[in-house]
Amino acid sequence: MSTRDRMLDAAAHVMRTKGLARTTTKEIAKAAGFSEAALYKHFADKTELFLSVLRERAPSDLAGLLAGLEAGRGEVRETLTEIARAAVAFYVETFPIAASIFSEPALLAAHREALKTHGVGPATVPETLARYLGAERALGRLPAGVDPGSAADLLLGACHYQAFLGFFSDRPADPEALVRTLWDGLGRS
Amino acid sequence: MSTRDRMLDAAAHVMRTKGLARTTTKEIAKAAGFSEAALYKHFADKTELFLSVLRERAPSDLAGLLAGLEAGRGEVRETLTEIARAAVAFYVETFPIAASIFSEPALLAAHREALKTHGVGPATVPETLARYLGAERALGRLPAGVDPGSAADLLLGACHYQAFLGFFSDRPADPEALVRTLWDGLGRS
DNA sequence: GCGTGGTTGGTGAGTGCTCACTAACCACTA
DNA sequence: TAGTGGTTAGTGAGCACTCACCAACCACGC
Repeated sequence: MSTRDRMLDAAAHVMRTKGLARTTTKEIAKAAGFSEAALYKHFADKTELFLSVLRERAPSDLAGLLAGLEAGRGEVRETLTEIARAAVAFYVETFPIAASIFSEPALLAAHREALKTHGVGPATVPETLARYLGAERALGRLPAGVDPGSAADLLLGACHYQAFLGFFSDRPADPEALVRTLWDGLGRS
Repeated sequence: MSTRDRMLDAAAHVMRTKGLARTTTKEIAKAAGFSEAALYKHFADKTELFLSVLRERAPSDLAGLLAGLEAGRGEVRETLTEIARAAVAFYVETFPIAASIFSEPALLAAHREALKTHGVGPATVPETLARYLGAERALGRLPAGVDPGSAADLLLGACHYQAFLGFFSDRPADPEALVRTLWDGLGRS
């Protein structure tokens, strides 16, 4: 593994375990097994290092799962349950880092800019799910009136929310119940 | 307004505009119109100041709106739309501060502890909504099979999610579509 | 085959700056 | 006159980042 890769891994590890505020160049260097000065042979400054971590060390399990969906295969409701389970796990894992970017508006702006030029970002996840739901609707396996975008946001948003709340309270996530409720709807009285 | 109040207002303002990482005692003091040392006449340390802001300056519009809900009044669906609109606005406003707490695990732990002893926290919001939905169900205005907890998480989670995504992309929130989709459900094909 | 000089990637020891926090002091009021 | 609430002018610690230096490798003329 290259020095650069070891530095990225170390930085990602420190960010996850110590929080962004405690992620100093000293800590990263120690975790990577190099001197602080060595960091600057591979990255212009700390911001470039952070942005590289965000770009190159983002877990892509959820995006991969969603990209592999194929309309018409299996039961839609089963698929949604599987997605919800994966989404909760994904958001629990990524939330601390994603959230802590908000403590540094300059970093947030730089990250937004970087995402825009690469054409990816957090919003691609619900878009991929919406595309799948649209395809299932076209096959007649979802009602014609359903809005795929809202449905994707409802499901992923609830998973995101339950992951978020899990950090403040001991409330357990319940992906199965979410899918059941979304499936049945509130308006059947 | 007391000095203490002015300090809390100033701290909340700096936190919102500059981000938690740039919220220094110097900035807060400047914004409040006092010397840095004056802060320490009213707060033991910076953490106590932050926790006081989180406790005493949390916008309570959403919690207030939810607490004022009365089952049986108006149309349930209309009420939910109103809630969704308020929730999006609320989360857009509060998300940056709530999120940036994750960059300081020590602060997060202290906040969790403080919330626990006061018996409130982010989780009380969906709980209040769930209680309202449960009451409507008891009145027969929602189907008997619906799970109020999941429904509350779906709606508020989607609002939270759309607010979150709004910080990364220019995707507009659409509370009305969320309520429509949640109301109709996905399983009516 | 072997000195020579350039490049790459590393080090330890700093630099100046900003941070949270404090000591000493002072004005006002009960 | 004692207490409250403010000030100025610091303090040591920790921060991102830089400096001078060095070891290993590599192409190349002789």
